[in-house]
Amino acid sequence: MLQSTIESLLEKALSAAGIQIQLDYKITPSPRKEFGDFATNLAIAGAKKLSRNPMELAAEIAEKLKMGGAEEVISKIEIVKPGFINFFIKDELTQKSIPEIIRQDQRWGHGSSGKGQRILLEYVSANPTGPLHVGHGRWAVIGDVIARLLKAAGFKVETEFYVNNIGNQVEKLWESVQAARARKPTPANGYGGAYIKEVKGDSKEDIIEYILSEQKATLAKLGVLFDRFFNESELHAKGEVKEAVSRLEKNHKTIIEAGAIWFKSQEMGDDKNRVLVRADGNSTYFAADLAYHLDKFSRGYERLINIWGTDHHGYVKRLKAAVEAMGLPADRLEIIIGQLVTLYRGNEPIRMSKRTGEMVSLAEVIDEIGSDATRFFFSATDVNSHLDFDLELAKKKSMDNPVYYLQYGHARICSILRKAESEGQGSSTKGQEDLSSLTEPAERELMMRLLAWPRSVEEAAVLRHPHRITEYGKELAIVFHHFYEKCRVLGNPARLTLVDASRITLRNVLELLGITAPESM
RNA sequence: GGGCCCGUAGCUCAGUUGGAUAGAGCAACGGAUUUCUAAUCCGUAGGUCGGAGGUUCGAUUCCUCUCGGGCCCGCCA
Repeated sequence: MLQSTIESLLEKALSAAGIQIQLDYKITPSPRKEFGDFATNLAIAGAKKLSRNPMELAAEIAEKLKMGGAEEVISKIEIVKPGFINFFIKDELTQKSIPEIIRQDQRWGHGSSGKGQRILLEYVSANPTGPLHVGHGRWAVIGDVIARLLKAAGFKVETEFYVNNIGNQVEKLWESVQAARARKPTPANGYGGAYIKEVKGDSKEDIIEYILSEQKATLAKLGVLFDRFFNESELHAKGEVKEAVSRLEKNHKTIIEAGAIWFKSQEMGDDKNRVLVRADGNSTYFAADLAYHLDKFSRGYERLINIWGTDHHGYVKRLKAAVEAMGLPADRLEIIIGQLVTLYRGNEPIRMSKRTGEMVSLAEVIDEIGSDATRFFFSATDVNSHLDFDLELAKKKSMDNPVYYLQYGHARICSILRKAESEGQGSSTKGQEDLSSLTEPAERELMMRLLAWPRSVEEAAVLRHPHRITEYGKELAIVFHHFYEKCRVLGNPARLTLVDASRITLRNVLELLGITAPESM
């Protein structure tokens, strides 16, 4: 909002200076308040390209900015050392922007850069052979928040869960269930978890259905709902697996060896070729996955995003290679790799073994610490980093726990607004109020943070980084609590408007994270 | 042996795609409550950004090497 104002001023100044070349520069919030509100590296970035001295270029740009009327909204423009240009925003511009937050309300922070493009986001896609584990929980939350982010950025998003409802592991599962019912030992390579005894159903289809419904129930506890569950069997039924293989054959990307059909992935950078159709005539998981992506592409999405666990990272290269070999636009396929979660109880890691079936299930975690805390902690770190998740910390209803820090901020705001309402001051001025009295540092700081919200959403969406939103939320809560200490709100209409704008922003933060925004705590 | 990811304060993590004196929270220490929710706030202390080179005006960020940790390398899915 403020940045785009500066950007257009800069563009005007550039053309006034007769600079036609496209320069790659940035406008960023200043790292320290002595450097103003925003800074640009334009002169440094442009100096080399224009073979000019950066300081001189900065001086010229600053001059053109002033001539171009920048001083209506900028109180000071300053050039510093290597060639940074620092901007000090006039309070009036900031103050005028706040009522817009209240007008936009639910829409505040939402943008249109996605232009309605269709995206298919596939995530979780756990095998229907057992309960979801905490790793699935992490992908589920990350996926759900990314879907919300992309929608907020103006994309049309559909979410999908791929169900491997046929194949070897289904046979193993069925054998394991039958063995358990007959009180016989778990078959070799079977499933030995305690849950096997609980599985209901009298056919393969029934037990898959049962386990899937348990998985869905767990996801629902987290508030994660999918637009579609896509069964692998459908690909076979529709002949798409054959279709995928024959596409590769047609493009001369296969060889036959030892009775099997192989994808020549080696010539596309893979360490070895991969089997598509086994010697016994059955297709592999890989072939079905190709068919699945063929199907996705045929549905006309602009972009396909998959979230996979790190245990599948090795398949990225070969899937992309195969997609390309089928003649499909591999550059539209994006795969996010999520690292695993290690559970802790205090300082003690909780050991888990799939083999012995000693697992803490996702459902147990959610039951123990609640959906809000689970969602927050799974959203709060870069999915590309391993996550140490401390159940004791997540359970604490105290300041140690950032979830409550944000929620408390919201509740505190609501309490103020309730009080104002009951005292007849009105909880909101619907953006009509004159905010020129808001000039104190704590007020300025809060306003600046509020106005940074749309950009945070946009960046989080582009980067597919939900943790950007939790970071923003923590920062906003900090400046709000700071403001609260410094500034008495009741009896001050301008501050009431600011508080209402804070309420909307904080609520939208929590909404994007899928976390409840309590009105009292 | 090969591939991908991670390594930042005692702990858990950010770091705006290469910018200015590297930031939060917790833990530690010291303060604040007749005032709109103290689930809060203020202050102090805490760092060779795993290590070594390189690229350039400038590197936590990019490249090479190296050390440590995680995950993977099936005609399983």
